[in-house]
Amino acid sequence: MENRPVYGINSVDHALRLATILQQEGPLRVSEAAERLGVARSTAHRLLTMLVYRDFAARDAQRRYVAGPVLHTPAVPEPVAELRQVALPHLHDLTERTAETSHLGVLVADRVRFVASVECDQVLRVGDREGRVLPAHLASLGRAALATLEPDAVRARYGEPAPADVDLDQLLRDLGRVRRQGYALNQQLTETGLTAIGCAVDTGSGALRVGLSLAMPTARYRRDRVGEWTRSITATAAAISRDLHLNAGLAG
Amino acid sequence: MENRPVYGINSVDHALRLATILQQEGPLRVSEAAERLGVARSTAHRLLTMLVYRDFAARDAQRRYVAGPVLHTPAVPEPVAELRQVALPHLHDLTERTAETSHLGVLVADRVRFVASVECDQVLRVGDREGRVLPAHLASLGRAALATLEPDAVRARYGEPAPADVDLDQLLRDLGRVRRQGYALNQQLTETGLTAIGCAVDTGSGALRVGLSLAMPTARYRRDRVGEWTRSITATAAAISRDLHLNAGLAG
DNA sequence: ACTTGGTGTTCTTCCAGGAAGAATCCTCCT
DNA sequence: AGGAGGATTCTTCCTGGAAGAACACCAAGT
Repeated sequence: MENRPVYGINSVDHALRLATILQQEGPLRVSEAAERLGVARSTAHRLLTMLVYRDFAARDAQRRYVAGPVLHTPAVPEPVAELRQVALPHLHDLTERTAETSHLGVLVADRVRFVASVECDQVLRVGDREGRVLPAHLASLGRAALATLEPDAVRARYGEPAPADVDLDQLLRDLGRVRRQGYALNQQLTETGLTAIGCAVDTGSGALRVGLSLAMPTARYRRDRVGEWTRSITATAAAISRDLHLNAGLAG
Repeated sequence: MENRPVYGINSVDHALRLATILQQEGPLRVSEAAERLGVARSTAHRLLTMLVYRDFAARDAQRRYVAGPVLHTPAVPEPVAELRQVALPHLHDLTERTAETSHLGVLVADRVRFVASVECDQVLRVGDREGRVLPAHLASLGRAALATLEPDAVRARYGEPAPADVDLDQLLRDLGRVRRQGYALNQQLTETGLTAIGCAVDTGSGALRVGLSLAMPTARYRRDRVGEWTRSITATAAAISRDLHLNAGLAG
């Protein structure tokens, strides 16, 4: 292990050590954290609330502190700065044409991380989800990205046994349907009153599985508009894919 | 997202935001980090060196900062406090009987996290590795834990394409041999002059794949002692496994 | 119902540490 | 060799991080 930096920052050190203890050992109470770090209980409490605030910690059912979403989810498989840069203009166009919020997300293990969002202008709208991490099978763009994987790869991402709330056999059947119809639908799976329709984006990279979606209040969802929305999102996905390949060509 | 805590800690907030930017977006230079956070370059530099020190960041080949091991590796699948508590006395016994350092590790995706270590008393010895995270296929206890998985599960953990330094077909053949002979050997794969011999620990939990190992300077490795070491580590693994099941029985 | 002990949370105070800016060092390109 | 840009180190100052006190909450025991 490296030596401690000459101009180290104590408060940062406490926070990062605490985060690793949570990641490695599991639930911790405030007083235990204070003991482990050698700080006062009030200090430990402040550190823990900062970790919760920035998603490095969460509270379990017994209100103890556990590793949070940031520590549960590995980094994206490849840097997404270029993907964002290429995709954002297309998401702007998509949001303008459909008057609904659009999102882009990257599959990370069995979760999906939202890496770009464009909000629509309507007063009632789905907000920016950038930075959020959700179970992949619940989000439409997550389901769309999962559908690009072989069934065994999906099974392995969820592990064995899979989480209690996941029926893997049913999910795989659903993903088959997503592949056939070319889009995935999330009817209020992630949040009451929110509906999203998503499809996969071909990045040309086996490591980077990406989906995009239109999200809207369920009140604005119309069965007879699904065709139109599907055409819009798949055209956007194709445009992003084309520009990514163009960039790869120029860089190559 | 939650509101900022009333008694928030600014320096901690900067550090955690920086860590999430690295995890989400990829390589960043010091001056870019300063810009993103709205702090001076010297401040950004101090924050980044703290993140590197505690394994939340690393430097890439162009010396830019990227997400580090802590952010690449999800939390262990289950809290390991009990596993540690149960295992440590057995690791003490093993180290005493063999006069070599012993380790316990948990598989996390394609890596293995060292969660308990007992150092031997010899002047030349392998040090404590607790908290370290290594590619699973390089560590003997990682290979032993991988060998408890089905081949497709191994493939999926490494992803497609696998990292350039991993020959998955060869690794799967090696894991077959590990299963047959009951132990894995690491001949200086993780560090020059270090040899380790490991085996799996049956935790009774499909989610928690665990291995243990004896590690020694290569100078003390003896082919004719492998049988003795193998018996020692598998007896220790069986004892840990028995005590875990006993605890599960008492808790149930 | 009351008491006790332990833990979590909030608030205040003080001084040491975090932040910026300057200076220096390093690397890459011309 | 020189210049530009970025990284790193050092110093100074003032403000924010840390502790301690006080309070709140909860569970267990009587």
